[in-house]
Amino acid sequence: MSSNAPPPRRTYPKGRATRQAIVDTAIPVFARMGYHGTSLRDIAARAGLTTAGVLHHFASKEQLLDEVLAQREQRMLAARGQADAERPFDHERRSVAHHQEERELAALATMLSAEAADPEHPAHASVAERYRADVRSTRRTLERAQRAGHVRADLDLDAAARLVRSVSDGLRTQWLLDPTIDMTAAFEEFVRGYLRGPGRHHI
Amino acid sequence: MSSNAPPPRRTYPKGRATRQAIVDTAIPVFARMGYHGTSLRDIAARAGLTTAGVLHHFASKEQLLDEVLAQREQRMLAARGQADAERPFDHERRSVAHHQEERELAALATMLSAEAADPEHPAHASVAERYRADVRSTRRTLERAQRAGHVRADLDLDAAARLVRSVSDGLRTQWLLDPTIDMTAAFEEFVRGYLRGPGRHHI
DNA sequence: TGTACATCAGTGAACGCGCGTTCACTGATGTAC
DNA sequence: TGTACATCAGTGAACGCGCGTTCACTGATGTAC
Repeated sequence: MSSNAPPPRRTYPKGRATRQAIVDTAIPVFARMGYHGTSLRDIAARAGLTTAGVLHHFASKEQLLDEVLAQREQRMLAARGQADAERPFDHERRSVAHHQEERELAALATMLSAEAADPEHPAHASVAERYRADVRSTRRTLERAQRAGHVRADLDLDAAARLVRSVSDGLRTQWLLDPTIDMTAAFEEFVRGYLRGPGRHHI
Repeated sequence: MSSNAPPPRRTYPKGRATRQAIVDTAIPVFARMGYHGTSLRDIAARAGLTTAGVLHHFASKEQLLDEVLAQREQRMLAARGQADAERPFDHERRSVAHHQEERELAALATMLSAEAADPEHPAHASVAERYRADVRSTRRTLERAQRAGHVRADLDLDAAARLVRSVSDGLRTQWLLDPTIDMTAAFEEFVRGYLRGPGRHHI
């Protein structure tokens, strides 16, 4: 009972580099083909390996997906930084900007959100939980912003937190289908017209 | 040059019923597994046919997808009916309600919107065009509603039309991942807080 | 009212090919002495 | 500074299985006479 964790096997720099290359290669493939439509042979070939070479670094296709999604979230969190009740919209603004800069990560997020609606999907639980956590956190930010008078007083906070996320997801879907549309402008219109409300137009 | 169209082959009632059963069977499969992840053998088995039996009614997997998407759109258009500038939100309200009643069609729409972002996807062109048409039509409705004073005067119509669609798509994604959330309430909050603006609270 | 016949509806087997995963293996790499 | 050795990194072949599509076929169905 003292040490249940499997011993973290030794790795060499070459191995770590290959492992990361596999993840980077897999992102656009999962994004385009979905989990079910993606093949390890395709990823292996793009990364210059055999399928067995990929499976030396990841025990299964599912474990590779886990790592891909973990890294996607990590990069997203790093890019958008901390929420700030004094400037409550900058957080989401950075999120929208990040999606625009990293098209492949944006496509991955959209694809996996769609696929993970299936309860049998390997990422169902983690994606659903990520949404819950995200909406909770946005709600808290909006609540603090509301107390500080930066968003209107009659905002329904539960619905508003869901709407922020809906607008962000929905604009991303439209932009992926037609990259000429202006996500930033549409998001600003939402902030101006819905969140801030009439008056006080400087946050 | 007089008659290029292929002669529409004769069909029997039994054949037409089977053809429709294949479409009905295919909807949830495409919705869960995506186009790439779906197999004709799976659909055939669920419909009580062989793969060759399915291909007697549809020349290819891609042609089956075309019919599935055509029927999805047809049902959606029938359910939400005509837009009316006097009651400009009823149109979208019925759309949200329809998604809630027809979970499989909602999942299909979400999955295909995600997959079709790939320019190589067989439905890329048609899905992108459907979005353009939808946003154009929403914009026209909002414009008429604005002239009639039913939505606020300072609405950015281009952005607003995109936002309506974003909210609808985004709420659907969240609801598919967690069916306990209240899409209708969130949508009403959006109508109340964004589209209508302060004052006049009876449309 | 019956019959010949064109066509539909669907089967069963096969086509070449790709799937995720396992396994025994070979050379490279780093560490301990 | 050199060497033995454990382990990593990755290959090549094979496993059973599923893929979309083609093809020759059989009975059922409706139509024309």
